[in-house]
Amino acid sequence: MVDSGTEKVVGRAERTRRAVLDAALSLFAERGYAGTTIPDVMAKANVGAGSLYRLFPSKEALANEVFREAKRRLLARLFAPGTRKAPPREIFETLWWRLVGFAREDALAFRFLELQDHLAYLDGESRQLDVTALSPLYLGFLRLQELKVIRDDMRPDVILAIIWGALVSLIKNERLGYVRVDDAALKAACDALYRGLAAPSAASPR
Amino acid sequence: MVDSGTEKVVGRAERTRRAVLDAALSLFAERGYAGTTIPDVMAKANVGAGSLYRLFPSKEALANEVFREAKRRLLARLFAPGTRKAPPREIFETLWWRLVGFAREDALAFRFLELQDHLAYLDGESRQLDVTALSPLYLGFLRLQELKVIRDDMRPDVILAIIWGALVSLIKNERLGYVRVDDAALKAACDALYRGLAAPSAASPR
Amino acid sequence: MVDSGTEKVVGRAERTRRAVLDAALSLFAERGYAGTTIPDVMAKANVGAGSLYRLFPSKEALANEVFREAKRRLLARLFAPGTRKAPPREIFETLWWRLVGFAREDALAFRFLELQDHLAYLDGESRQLDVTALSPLYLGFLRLQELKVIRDDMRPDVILAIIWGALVSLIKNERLGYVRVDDAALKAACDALYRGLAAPSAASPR
Amino acid sequence: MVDSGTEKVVGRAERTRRAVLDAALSLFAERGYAGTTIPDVMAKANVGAGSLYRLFPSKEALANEVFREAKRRLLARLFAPGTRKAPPREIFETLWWRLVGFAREDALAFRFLELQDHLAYLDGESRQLDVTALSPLYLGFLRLQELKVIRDDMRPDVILAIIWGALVSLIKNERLGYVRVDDAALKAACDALYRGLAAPSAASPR
DNA sequence: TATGAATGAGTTTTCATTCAT
DNA sequence: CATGAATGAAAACTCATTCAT
Repeated sequence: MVDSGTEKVVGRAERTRRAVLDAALSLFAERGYAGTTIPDVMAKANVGAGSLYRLFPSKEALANEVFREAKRRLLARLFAPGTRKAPPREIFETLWWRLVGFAREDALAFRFLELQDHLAYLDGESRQLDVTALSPLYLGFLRLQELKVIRDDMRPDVILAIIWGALVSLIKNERLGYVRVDDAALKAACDALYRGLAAPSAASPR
Repeated sequence: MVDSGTEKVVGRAERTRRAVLDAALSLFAERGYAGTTIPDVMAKANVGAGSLYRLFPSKEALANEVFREAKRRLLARLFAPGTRKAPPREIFETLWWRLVGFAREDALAFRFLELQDHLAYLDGESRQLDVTALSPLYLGFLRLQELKVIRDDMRPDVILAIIWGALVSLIKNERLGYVRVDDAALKAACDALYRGLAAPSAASPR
Repeated sequence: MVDSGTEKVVGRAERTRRAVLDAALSLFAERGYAGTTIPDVMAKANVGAGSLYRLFPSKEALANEVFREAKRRLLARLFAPGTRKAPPREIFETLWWRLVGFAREDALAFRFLELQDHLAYLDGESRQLDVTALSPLYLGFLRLQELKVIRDDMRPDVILAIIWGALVSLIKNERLGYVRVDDAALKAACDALYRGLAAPSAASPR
Repeated sequence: MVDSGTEKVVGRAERTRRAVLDAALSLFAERGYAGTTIPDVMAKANVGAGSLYRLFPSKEALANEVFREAKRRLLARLFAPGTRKAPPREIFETLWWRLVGFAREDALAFRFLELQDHLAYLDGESRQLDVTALSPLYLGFLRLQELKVIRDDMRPDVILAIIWGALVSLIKNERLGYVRVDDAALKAACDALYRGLAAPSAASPR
C-alpha cells in the first residue's frame, strides 16, 4: 500500500513531531522558554500532553531541537548559493536582504533566536552550532578588509554584531509598535551600514 | 568622610527594599522574569522569602519597579546636561559614549532592559515610560535632518533603533564571549554609525 | 446484581471527582471553608494534591460546587413527589420528616449548609440557588394562609425560618452533645411547631 | 495625679485591650476564626500588630477571651433580675425579648456565638462556660413541666434548642436579606412558640 | 513599651513528568 | 502506541509570631 504521489511520504509520527516543533517555536518565541508550559505546547499542537516524551526526553531537549532547527534555517538562507564573485557591495546587500527575508518570512524563528534565556538550557551541540555558524562570514569580512574594501579598525565579529544587532533592533521595535519599518527604511539602513563600514577611501559611489 | 551630612540616612526598611531590588535586577537580567523565582531573589538579597510581600504586592509589581528604575537610570545618563550647543558629531559621540557608559557601568540594568519578555508583566505606567522616554532624541534627530546633517531617508526612530541595536548586539555578544569589544572597537563603531547615518554630502571629507 | 444495566459506569476521572467532592464536603462541614486546606482535602480523598486543579480552577470553585451539590440534594428531598392533595397537617409532617431525613442521612451536607461563612466565597450561581430554592414552599405557606389554616400574622419566610432554625438547632446541639434528640422528641417538636403556627381557630381541637 | 471625674479610670493598657477585643469580635463574627488574620484585627483596633502578644499569648487565647466575653454578656442579659414569681407566659415572653435584645443590641456577639468553628480553638474554660451556662433555664423549664404548664413530651434542652434555633434563624436570615423581621413578626413568633410548647390543656388564652 | 519590619512555616497553585487505560 | 488523568516537587503568596528599634 503506497501513500503515493511525488509528495514525500510523511508518517503520522513525523507529522506529530512537526506539529509539536512548530507549536513550541511559536510559544517559545512569544513567551520565552521558562514562560512556556509543555501542556500549552502540546495543546497548540493538538497532541496529547504525554506524547511529548515519546518524541523528546524532556522540555530541554525539545527546546534544543527548536533552537537548532531555527538556527539551521537561518544559515540555510544566509549561505544559499549565489553570492560568489559578485562585487562586495552587492554581496553585502544580498546578505542584508537574506537576513531581512529570514526576519520577515520565518519571523518566529528570528524572534526566538534573539531571546536571551537560551543559556539556561542549550546543550553542547546547540552551542557549537551557535558559535561556528557564522564563521564563513567572518572569513569573508576578513578578506574584504585585506582588500581594503571594508574598514579594518573593527574585527569582523564586531562588524557582524553591528549589522545583526541593527536588524534585530529594527524588527523588534517594529513588533512592539515603536517603529514603522518598510522596505525603503530597510534599504536606507542597508546603505547606511555599508557606507559606515566601508573603508573610508572606498565608500563606493555605486 | 562622615556618614552624616549629605549622606542619606536610610532606615532598615529602605535598606531591605534596596537589597531586594538589586537582587531582583541581577537575577531578572540573567534569567529573565519567568526564569527567576522569588525565593532566589530573596535569598540573594539575604532577606526572608515572605518579606517580598511587605514591599511589593506581587512578583509582577517587583519586576515593574525594577524595570522603571533601570529605565530611569538609563534616561538620567542619556539626558544629563552637557550636550547643548555642541556640533552634531560631538553630540552624537557624547550620546554614544553615554550609552556605552550605561552598558558598562550599569551592566545589569542594560541587560535587563534588553530582555524580550517584558510584555508579559509590564503595567501601564511602565509601558508609558518605555514609549515616551526617548522622544527628546527623536526630536533631536528630526532637527538634524532638517539641517541636512543627518540623512533624511530614514525616520528618526529607525536611526535610533539602529544605533541602540548595534550597541546592544556588541555588548551581548561580548558577554557571550563571541566578540571582544574594547574601546577602540567602540570608537570605530561610533564612527561607522555616524558616517553611515550622516547626510551623504556632509559625511567626513572624502 | 450485575455491574452493567442500570448501574452507571463511571470513569476514573469521575471517580476522582466524586472522592474530592466527598472529602471536601466532609472537611468543610467540620472545619469551615477557611479552616480547611487543600492538602487535607486531597489526602482524605486519596488523590495527589495537585489534582484538584484539574477538576476545579480554585479552592473557591470547589467550595461552590460542594455547596450547590448539597443544596440540590436538600431540594431533591424536599420537593420529591408525594405531597399533593394531602391535608395540610400531613403535608407539614411530611416536609418535617424529609428535613429530618436529610439532616440524618446526609448529615454532612446538612451541617455544611448551615455554616455561616458561605458569603466569603459563594458565586452568583450559588447565591441564586440559595435564594430561589425555597420559593415553592413560600407559595405553599401563602396558600395555607389564605385558607386560614396557618396563622397570617407572620410572613411565610418567617415561618420557614423558624422551622428550619429549630431543626438546625436540634441537630447542632445533638452533635455537640448538649441535647439528646430521638424520634419521639422530633415528633413532639413537629407537633409543637405545627400547633404554634396553625391558625388559632384551626389548631387541634382543644 | 488623678485622671479625675466620676468616670472609671481606664489606663492606656486597658483601652488597648478593649479595642483589640472589640475589633476581634467584629472580625471573628464576620469572617470566622480561621478567616480572620491578626494583622487585620490589630489594624482595625489601631494598634501595632506586635502588641497583641503583650495582651494575649496567641490568636487562640484571644478568640477564647472574645468567646467568653460574648457568652457572659448573653448570660448577663438572660439572667438579669426581674423574672421571679411572674406567670409562666410572662416569664417566657421576658426571656424571648431578652434574647431578641441581645441579638439586636449586641449583634456581633450574637452572631459570633452562632458560628460553627468554635471547637477548633475553644479551651476547657470556654467549653465549661458553654455547657453550664443555660442550666438555670433547664431547671426552670423542668419545673414548668412538673406544673403541667409546658408539654412534657420534650426534654427541656430540646425546648431550649428550638427556641434559640428559631431566633438565630430569624436573625441570620434577616442579615442575609432573605427575611424581613420586625417587632410584629418577633411577637408572633414568640406567641407561636409559646402556644406550641405549652401543655395542650393549658394553651393559655392570655 | 509599642511598633511594624522581618521571618519562615504553611497555604494555594502550577507544571514537568509519569502511567493507567 | 496515544492519551490525558494523576502526581508531587516547587513556585507564588499568606500570616501567626518574633524581635530590633
